[in-house]
Amino acid sequence: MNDAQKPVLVWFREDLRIADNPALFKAAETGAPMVAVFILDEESTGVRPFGSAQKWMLHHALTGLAKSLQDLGGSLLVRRGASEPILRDIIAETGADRIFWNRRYGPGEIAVDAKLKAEFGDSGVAAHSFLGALLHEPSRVKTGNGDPFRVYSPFWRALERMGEPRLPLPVPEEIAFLDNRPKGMEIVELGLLPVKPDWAKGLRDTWPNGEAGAHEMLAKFLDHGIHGYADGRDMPAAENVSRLSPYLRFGMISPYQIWHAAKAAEANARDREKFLKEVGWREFAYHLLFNFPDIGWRNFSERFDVFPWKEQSPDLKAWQRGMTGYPIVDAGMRELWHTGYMHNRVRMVAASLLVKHLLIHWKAGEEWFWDTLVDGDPANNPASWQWVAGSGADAAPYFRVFNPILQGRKFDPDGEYTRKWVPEIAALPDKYLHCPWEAPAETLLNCGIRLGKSYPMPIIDHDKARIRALDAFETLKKAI
DNA sequence: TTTTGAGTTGTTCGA
DNA sequence: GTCGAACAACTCAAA
Repeated sequence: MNDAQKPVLVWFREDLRIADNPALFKAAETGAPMVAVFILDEESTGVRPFGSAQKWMLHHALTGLAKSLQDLGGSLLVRRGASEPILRDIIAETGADRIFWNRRYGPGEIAVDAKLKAEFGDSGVAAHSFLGALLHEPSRVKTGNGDPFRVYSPFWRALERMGEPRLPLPVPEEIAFLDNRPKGMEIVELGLLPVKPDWAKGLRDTWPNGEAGAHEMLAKFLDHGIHGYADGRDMPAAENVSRLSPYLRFGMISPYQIWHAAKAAEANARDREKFLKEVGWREFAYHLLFNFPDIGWRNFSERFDVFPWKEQSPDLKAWQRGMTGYPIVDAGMRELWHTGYMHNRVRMVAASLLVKHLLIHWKAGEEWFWDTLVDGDPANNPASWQWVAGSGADAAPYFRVFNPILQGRKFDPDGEYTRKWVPEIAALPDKYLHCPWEAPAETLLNCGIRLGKSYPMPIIDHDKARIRALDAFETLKKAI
C-alpha cells in the first residue's frame, strides 16, 4: 500500500458483489485507501425509478454487500439523492482523486455517467469505468455492415466468433479502506422495504439473500436443474430453470461467473448450450437497449404506432390480479404477485393474453411487470414485452396467438403449477383444469366451484379474441 | 451485386 | 389421431 496516495472511490450501482467486480478489483490494485459508495438516485433525470419488488431485492443486495465489505475491514457508504452532487460531496470530504465504476446501459444511466466522467475529468478527478455487467461491450458487437443486430441468431453467432468471455476475477485479496470514512445512512433508512402493508413475505420465502444467495441458486441449478434443462425449462412445475435473473439484475452475480460455471459443470451438451443461449438473450436485450435506447417506451417496429390498442380497459385490473378465468394465466399472475417472479413460459402466455386477447398496450404490461418483478430489468423487460406484442426485434410473428388452454395442457399437463397458484379450482380433474367452463355442471358442483363466483368465467372467448387480434393486425398491413 | 435460405418459444385447418 | 401447409415481413450472411 502506498499511504501517500489520495483515496479512491468505488461507486457501486448495479454490480452489488465483491467477486468478479472489475471496478472494485482494479481500485483495490491501486493500493490507495478506498471508499465504497452506493447512492439511491431517484432524482437524476432520465433514470427510471426502481419498481417495488426490485427495491426489495435491492435492499437485500445492499445488506449483503455491506456485510461483505465489513468482513474485509471496510464498509459501504450509503446516501440518497442525485448522484452528481453527492459524489462531489464525498470527493470533497475525502480528497479522493479517482473514481471507479462498472458501466450501466440504461439511457438515463448512460447520460448521468457520461456527464460525470466528463466533468470529473475537468476537475482533476479521474473516472475509470469497466465492463462487468455484460460479456461483451454492446458497442463492439456489429453486423458485417457495422450495424447493430436486430435478429438473435446472427447476434449469437457473432458472440461465438468473438471468443470466450474472460474468466471471473477473484475477490480482492486485500483492500485498504480509508480510515476516517464519511458517514452515510443506514440501508433501512432508504425505505426500500414495504412497511404497510408488508407484502414481502412471499419474496422472503422465495429468494435467498445477496451475493451468497446468488451462488446458492447457481450451485443448485448446476447440480440439478441443468439436467434436462432444454426441455424442462418450459415446464413451470419442474425445477429446471436457474432463477438467477433477480441476482443478475443488481449484479449479485455476474454473467462471467454464470458462463464459466455452466461451461465447467457436468451436463449434456444440449442442455448446456440452451442455457448459455439464454444468457445470450440477456446480452441481446442489452444490445437492443444500448442501440435503441427508447425501446422501453417506443415501438421498436414503427408500424405498430397505429395499432388499435384499447384505451383504459377494465380488463387490465383482472389480468393484474390473476382473475382472467384462464387458469394458466391466473396462476402466473398470482405467482408474480406472491413471489416477485413468474416462470418464463408462463410470462409469454400471460403477456400474450394481455396484448393479443385483450388488445391492451404492451406498455401497460411492461409497467406492471416492472413494478412487481424482482428481476424487473430495463433491457429484458421491454425487449421481451415487445417481442410478445410483435413490435419488437426478432419478434413473434403476428399470427402466433398463444392458446392459453393448449399452453396449459402442454406445459402443465398434470396441473401441479396451476393447482398451486389457483387453489379454488384445484379439485377439478386434469381434463378440465385449464378450461373450467367446459366442465359439466355436476363436476363443478362436486368440486365446489361456482363459475363467475368462486372463480371467474373466461374474460374473453379464445376463438373470438384470436380472430379479433388477427383483424387488428390486418390494420397494420393496410397502414403500410 | 444479387440471390437465397434460415430464423427461440404456435395454432388451426383440412386431408 | 397425425401431419403438412398456411399464416408476413424482414434481417443477416453465405453463396
